[in-house]
Amino acid sequence: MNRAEILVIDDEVQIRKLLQITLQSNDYAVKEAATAKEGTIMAANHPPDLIVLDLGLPDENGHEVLKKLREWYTNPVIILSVQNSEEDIIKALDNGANDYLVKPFRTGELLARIRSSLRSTNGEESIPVIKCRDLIIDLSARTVKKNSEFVKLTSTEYNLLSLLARNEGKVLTHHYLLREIWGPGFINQSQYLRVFTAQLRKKLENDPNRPEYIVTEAGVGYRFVARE
Amino acid sequence: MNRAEILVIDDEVQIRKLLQITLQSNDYAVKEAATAKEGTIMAANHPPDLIVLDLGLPDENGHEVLKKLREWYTNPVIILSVQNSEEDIIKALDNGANDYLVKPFRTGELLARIRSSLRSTNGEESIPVIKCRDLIIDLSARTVKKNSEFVKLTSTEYNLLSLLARNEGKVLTHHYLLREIWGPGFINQSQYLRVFTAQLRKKLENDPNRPEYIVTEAGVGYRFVARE
DNA sequence: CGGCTTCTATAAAGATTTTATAAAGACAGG
DNA sequence: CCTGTCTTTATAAAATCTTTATAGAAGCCG
Repeated sequence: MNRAEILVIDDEVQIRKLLQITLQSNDYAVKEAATAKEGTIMAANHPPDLIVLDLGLPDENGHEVLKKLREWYTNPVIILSVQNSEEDIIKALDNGANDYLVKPFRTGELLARIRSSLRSTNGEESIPVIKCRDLIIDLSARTVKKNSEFVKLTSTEYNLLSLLARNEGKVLTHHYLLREIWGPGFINQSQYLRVFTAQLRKKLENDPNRPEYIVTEAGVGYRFVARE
Repeated sequence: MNRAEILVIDDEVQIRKLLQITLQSNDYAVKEAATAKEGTIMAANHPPDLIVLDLGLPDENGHEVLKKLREWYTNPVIILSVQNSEEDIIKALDNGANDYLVKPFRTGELLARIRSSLRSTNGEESIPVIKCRDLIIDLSARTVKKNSEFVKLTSTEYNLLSLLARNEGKVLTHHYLLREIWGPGFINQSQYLRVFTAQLRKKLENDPNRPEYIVTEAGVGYRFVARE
């Protein structure tokens, strides 16, 4: 089951409609933007798992948009463009694009390239299931079990837990957590983190007053601990 | 700084020569194989950082070769093929290829796609860990172990230790330490340093009265010592 | 040597910042 | 118009940092 979120930034309404239908029927959650400005704002407000970016946007140069995105956005970006010149392709790829498709494109190929790109970022972990003591986090199914019972988590709670668990042992700073989950415009909202970690601890920890999984690193951030 | 190793598996000698020259002049180490069999053996004997694989090999179906490679090989694979059919492209990408180029290809584009593919795996290169005697400082996880046990440090304590350890052997002046950790307005607060080094010694040194790690350089500053 | 000064180590009290948590308000989707 | 979720506010508790106090060590000089 996918449910990966894809942001399509393209000014042609036909393309957006086509992608909307194609992607949705392949079980992706789709968001759309018609301009560079709108797209970057949407990406910043809620970072998607992948961005499909048209280079020929009306309000800004596509290469510049890509560069600005790449200053903080780490997930895959696939470029769509009518430009078939080698120069454009190289420029885009070197600016951080993961792939480049020339319009008109074949939807099946685009889907395959999306799968490939998503695979490479998900693949890093290579552990689709994280187990530790009485917790089981299934990253592919997006489910969490405690003592063999499913725990109901909201989307944001799960995102936070998953990010922490995938970086087990590492301290993740407030700054980093906020940027990854809420987007770069939220890096000062440390209170969000406190609220959601408290929520997670209430659901996951044996004694929420003395947390064992999600450890506070005062003044810095939080850390997920798997071992005893 | 490149020196990434690339294995080219292609039966056409002209392509191999072209790639050999192109890749080598871009500072990659190149190995060649003319058949599927030869290629898989070479990859197994010494896994390269990236594989360029021709789908049209004489001795075995390219898709099968890719599938078998992917059972164990996790680095990027870029497909070269004369086949431009959507079916082939989708099949290859879903079998684990990271990219697919149709022959004849543009060498500049291939190079850019190689860079893009390598970029995504290189993500975490250097793992900065400082080890000395019974101390382990993990700079990426922001954790400190003494005798394999985690030591709980406050944010400022860690910052000070990390700064000293990263400059192992050098004397860091009061002035410098204060400016780096507290900021330029604190360069006269030498007392801060005394308080925090005392704190660190209490937590890290075997005998805090005769410190071995954090050595005082009277009138000047402090020095971190790793050796016996 | 002994008095003086400067620098250092350490504990502990006080001040400040950071965190945990509940709960109320806002908002979107069905 | 509910319902579940996210955002915001308020406040107590905990952790950390800053400041003060005191004592020891080291160097200098008559």
